[in-house]
Amino acid sequence: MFPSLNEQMDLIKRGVSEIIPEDSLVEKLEKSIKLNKPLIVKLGCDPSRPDLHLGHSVVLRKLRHFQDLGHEAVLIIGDFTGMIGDPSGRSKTRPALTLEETRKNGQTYFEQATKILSTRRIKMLYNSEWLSKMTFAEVIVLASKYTVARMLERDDFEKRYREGEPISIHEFLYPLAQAMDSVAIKADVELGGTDQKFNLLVGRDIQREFGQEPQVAITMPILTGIDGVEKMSKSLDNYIGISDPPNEIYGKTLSIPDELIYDYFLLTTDVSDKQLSKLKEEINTKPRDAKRLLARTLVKMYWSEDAALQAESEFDRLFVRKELPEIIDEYILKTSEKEMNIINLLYETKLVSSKSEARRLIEQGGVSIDGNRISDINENIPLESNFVLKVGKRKFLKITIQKDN
RNA sequence: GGGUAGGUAGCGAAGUGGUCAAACGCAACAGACUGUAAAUCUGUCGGCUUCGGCCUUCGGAGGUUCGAUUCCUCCCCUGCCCA
Repeated sequence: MFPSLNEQMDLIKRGVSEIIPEDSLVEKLEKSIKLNKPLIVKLGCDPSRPDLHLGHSVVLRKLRHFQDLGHEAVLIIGDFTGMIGDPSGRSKTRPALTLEETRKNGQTYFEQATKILSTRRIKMLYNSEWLSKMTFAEVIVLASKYTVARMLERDDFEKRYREGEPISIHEFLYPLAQAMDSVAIKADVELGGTDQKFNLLVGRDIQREFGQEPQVAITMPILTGIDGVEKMSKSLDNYIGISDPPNEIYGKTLSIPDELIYDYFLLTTDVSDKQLSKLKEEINTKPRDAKRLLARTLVKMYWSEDAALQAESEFDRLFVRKELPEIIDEYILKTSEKEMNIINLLYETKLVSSKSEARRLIEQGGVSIDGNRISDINENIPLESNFVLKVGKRKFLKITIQKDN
């Protein structure tokens, strides 16, 4: 049994950017209730970057909502396009992958996605299954259904074209390939970020060409990264990974600008609408507390309540009280020497990638031993007893001496 | 196929024979400050160094020159215009 239409629409509409077209979604839901048949809700996944972050979670969570309402989630792993890669050579974000790699990444993707998605009512498919079987003639027929002018309607194509940036022909084929995925699974709904709007709409057109009822396109807002400027992405290194350790999730969350707190609550957590309006108030009056709550909430979602509390006390210890972390990695230094030059020590323990970097860090006051800053690059460190080496704000290493004579 | 403009450090972008490891901006890193790993400010930002310097880099391969990121030849890649 499915929840009522209104109940479904309330949950579906939470946080969304656009539903195109909304009345068509209503019709599909009504039909689904009447026939007691779940909708097929599609989400395309890029297997070239299998590390999921909160940005991905926005759409995945929406897919989860559909699952919770009784509908069927279909994850399409874009292994086919992943194997082709991007021959233009400029885009390092789409390296050509082997079949094995895409399978492995697909598996990793699935493991991470199911931290958010339910493992019931879910299907994962590789699009090479149908795309690799298409003949060149079929591809040409498919390509004939769309025009260059319409392709150039897409924002990023238009922009690149206008600015003299190269666009390879195969990039025009991607939206069509993605549309074929919708045809293959007879999608009722396709989810994506607002940047996917164009592709989702192409899906509608192509489904229609194949005599299917067009899918409803639902777009979610793009989550801004922790820098508060760009969209969250791995390559910009402004992301919070859903597999990040608790301390990372906590610390990164606290570093977001205050203006983002509300959006993060809305798009990446389950707090109720009632709580949301209360939070809006708190964000203005006590942003610090609201943000700490957000950070705990996120750690709790991906780890546990305990982990959240621990991450918070660890954070306070390290950055508020500037004490040592509870757990420090250990490095066993086997040596017969009595002392060691600080630069060599940093280099040997791999806390720095070059000796020049070590020199720089020391000169800038970023290196300390047991809380005492090292300011001389020629300083020799006595190797009599164990000590804690600190580099920068966040790198700690416990050095344990082991005499090997 | 013809014409034309380009390819410089992680990215963007200056430099057009020596004073170039290469301006500037972004990112990154360190320090100060802070509720914060934010913002802001200061500094650093190829490698090695006995701190004097030394070594490897400016699409690729050759060449001219005492000396080339800068000049020449060929090749590869990209944009635009014409066909």
